[in-house]
Amino acid sequence: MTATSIAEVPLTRRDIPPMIVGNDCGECATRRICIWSHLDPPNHDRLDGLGRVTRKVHAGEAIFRAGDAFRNLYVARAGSSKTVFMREDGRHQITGFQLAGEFLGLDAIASGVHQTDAIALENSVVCALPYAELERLADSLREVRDYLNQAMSEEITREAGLLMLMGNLSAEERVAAFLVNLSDRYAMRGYSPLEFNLRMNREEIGCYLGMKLETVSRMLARLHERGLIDLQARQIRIRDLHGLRAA
Amino acid sequence: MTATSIAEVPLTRRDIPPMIVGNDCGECATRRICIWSHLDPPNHDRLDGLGRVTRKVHAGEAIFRAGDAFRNLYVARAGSSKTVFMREDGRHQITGFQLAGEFLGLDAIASGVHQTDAIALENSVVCALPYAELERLADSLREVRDYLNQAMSEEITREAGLLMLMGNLSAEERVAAFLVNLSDRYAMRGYSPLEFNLRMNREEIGCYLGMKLETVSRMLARLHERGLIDLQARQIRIRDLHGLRAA
DNA sequence: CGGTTGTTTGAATCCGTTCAATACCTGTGG
DNA sequence: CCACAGGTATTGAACGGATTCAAACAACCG
Repeated sequence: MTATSIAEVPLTRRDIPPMIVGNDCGECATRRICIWSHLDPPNHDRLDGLGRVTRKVHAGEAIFRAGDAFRNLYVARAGSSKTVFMREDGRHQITGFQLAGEFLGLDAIASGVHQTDAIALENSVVCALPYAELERLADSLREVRDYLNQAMSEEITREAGLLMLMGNLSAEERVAAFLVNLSDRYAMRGYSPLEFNLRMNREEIGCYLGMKLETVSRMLARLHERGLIDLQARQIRIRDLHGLRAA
Repeated sequence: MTATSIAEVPLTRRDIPPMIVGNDCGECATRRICIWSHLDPPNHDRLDGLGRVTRKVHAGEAIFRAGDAFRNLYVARAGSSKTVFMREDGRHQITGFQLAGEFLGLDAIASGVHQTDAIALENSVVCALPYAELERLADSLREVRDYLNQAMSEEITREAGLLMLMGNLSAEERVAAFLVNLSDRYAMRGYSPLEFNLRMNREEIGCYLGMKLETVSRMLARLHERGLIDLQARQIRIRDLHGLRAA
């Protein structure tokens, strides 16, 4: 079977059945990258036993909103989402895009209140892990503790990298770095690192990278002129990953 | 006694005695904001019992460097430091300035290797907490777990705020936000929120805020012209904190 | 289809950078 | 105590990269 992938075949509205298939982690498509795989098999049921709920979210819908009480950590199961940080004056910043297996809501642990909106970019499925119960599980399972600590620490490093990008790179370099990052993450999930569909529009990319949508468009065009990528609309084909990495 | 403060009176080389006074947390100037205060008194000795080491660092010296094996989490005790994220090509980004009571090195937990350089801005004292032992303490003390989780989660939110700033605010707004942030943090430590010394030079501020040192200088001048601040060199006096907050 | 949303491209403008010159502190030694 | 040196800060003028405004075009959905 060819790599028909979640990345390439977006869920459409009718693809999400009313009853989510397999609430069992052993059957989840993300099990290889999810916390599940970091537990010894004997402990797998304990995660399943958690009051875990699978939720489907349609494109544009919120998984949670800034100001919501923090009850669950979420793990993306299928689809993708964005995390948006808001200001009273309406200006906003996308702080990340999440793919399958990645956490949502880690920033809410400190205050007990979500600091960001998490919005599905396409029809998606998320796994809601009740934090109170997860903590109780962490009390007795060091692996769970370690996994959570790692996830948070990684998030800190990820954002530091983004700051670097915002503070130092030109618009063209940022867009290149963005594509390389997506490529790496798709590769890690077994999808093609050279050909994929962007799940977000130009404005969202711009909001993430700190530039205007027109600039994103121009920089993509420039990368194309330089022979590094092909693109039509949201379909990206990387012609020279090495060159793209080099900025 | 007037508020003679660490913030206002920088340590000079000879102010740091060869033997650090009071390795005991109960006497540390930062105990009100340090992890120490989050433990029940009966557990205070357990933190003291940790193989904790106090280290003095002179201005410009590194507390740790990117690439160093991660052994300790550090808490600033006196003085201040910067955290620098490097690229192979030499470009670098300051991701944060740390004041007394704040953690250093949280980003290293995930990989076991420090991702940043931490450099003292002035002669400083840090508390090195061996992470392995801290984890063991966390195994048995939920408060320690919670405190660490909180610290990491806060760091994630802090960086998200910085991303917001970099992606959306003008140079003038960023400098204003920077001053307000320092003001708030000094206030939290019992120092004057309206008058303080910058511990970093213009270039470091610029590196942190994603702009050039000349721009920092110009924006400070502009804030002065607008009657929001007075400044001579690194001495800042906030004339209108409200106005400054409004951008 | 038609309407809506998203994308590309162009020209003028603006903010921040760059380059360069001057002024300023701080500590050191005469 | 003053003068001097080195790093640090300010200020100006020219430049350039990204934004803004505007218009045309493409893709998508019901």
